[in-house]
Amino acid sequence: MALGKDYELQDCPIARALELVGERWTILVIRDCFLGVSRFNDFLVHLDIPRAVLTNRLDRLVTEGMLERREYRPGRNEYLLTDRGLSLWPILHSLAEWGDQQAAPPAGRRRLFAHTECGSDLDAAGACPTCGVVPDAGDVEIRPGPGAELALRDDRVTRALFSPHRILQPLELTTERSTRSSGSS
Amino acid sequence: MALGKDYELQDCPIARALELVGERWTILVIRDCFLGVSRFNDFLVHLDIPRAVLTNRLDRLVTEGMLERREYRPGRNEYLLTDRGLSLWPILHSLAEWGDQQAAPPAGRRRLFAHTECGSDLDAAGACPTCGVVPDAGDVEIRPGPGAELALRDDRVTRALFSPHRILQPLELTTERSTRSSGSS
DNA sequence: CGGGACGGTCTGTTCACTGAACCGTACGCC
DNA sequence: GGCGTACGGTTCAGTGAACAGACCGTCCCG
Repeated sequence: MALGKDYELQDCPIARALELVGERWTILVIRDCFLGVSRFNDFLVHLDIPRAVLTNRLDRLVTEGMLERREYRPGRNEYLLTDRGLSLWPILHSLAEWGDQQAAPPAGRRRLFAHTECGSDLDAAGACPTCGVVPDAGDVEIRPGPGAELALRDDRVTRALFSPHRILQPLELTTERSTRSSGSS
Repeated sequence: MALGKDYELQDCPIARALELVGERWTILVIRDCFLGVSRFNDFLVHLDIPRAVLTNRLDRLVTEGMLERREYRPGRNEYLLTDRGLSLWPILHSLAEWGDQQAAPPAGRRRLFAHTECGSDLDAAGACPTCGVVPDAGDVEIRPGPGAELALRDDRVTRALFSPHRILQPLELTTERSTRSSGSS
């Protein structure tokens, strides 16, 4: 549906995958989920995505079983990756790897991924060079890379994402919100 | 451009990758290239893609350096993967792997991939279980899988793709064209 | 020289994305 | 309890891309 009737006729696992995650914005929403974004407004701020499209993508991801919608407070939902959503990690990883390989930012990567248990940076294959295993997404930590200072965005979600934290760990933005009183218009 | 202005602001390798290959149809065009499709009309028949869109995607892939346009006869172009295009293989593989894992056709896979040198079927990681290596795309062979008979499509390109051949090897459709005289409207 | 395949371009219609306004609920504060 | 604001959506007009199908020039084949 999302990608037009033709995809349904492409009897191919790639086409089936694209049916589910090939729509515009979908992959970036999932990427944000892995980074720890979970609330409607945080996606909105971080992605600059039209509200209607975000609503649509979140709904679809929930019905497809990639995300779970959870009311953490009456009327306020958060969206968390399910096991099915987590299984998308290799796809995101291969995309990220290719993107870096083909068009790495001049100042170096803005985010690095490290194995939580031992602290080593992951290699290109997503494996931990020290432990020799490919850690689960839950055991991966995000850290600012050499290019972090040159980040293009400066919203509160982006800032929060640059402080070291585990993948999948919902961002704690409340602390920052209280310190915000100083600056900003 | 292709995916909207916002992607440019997503300082992330995934967004950069999607800028180049995230547009609708693009991945499927590249998939067909890997399978051996190389001519305008063959893409058209196999993908059921609007002509204008195909023209657009091929042009874009050529200018991005993923494909090389070669005139194999005056006025007739063929499109071949460049090294840069070949480097997309891990992305396609992760997509295919996920698609099969999540929604495998009931009768089994329609296409299998085997290592040309030893003949073994590749495992989920794309590695050859016999040789213990991950073969280059050029050393991978396509064969019909158990679900091949239930293929949804029945154009001449689809049929050609089900006869064993190497990946990247341009399809030889001329032979079939001569045998076609029997059936079809 | 005529017919068909091929590789495109052009055109009108439909559909999805976009941006902005609007709305109801829940909390924080007094 | 009343008021303001943040949040999470929905609604709606405007725009651009995708779609289906007609059209067109070139080359090959008989």
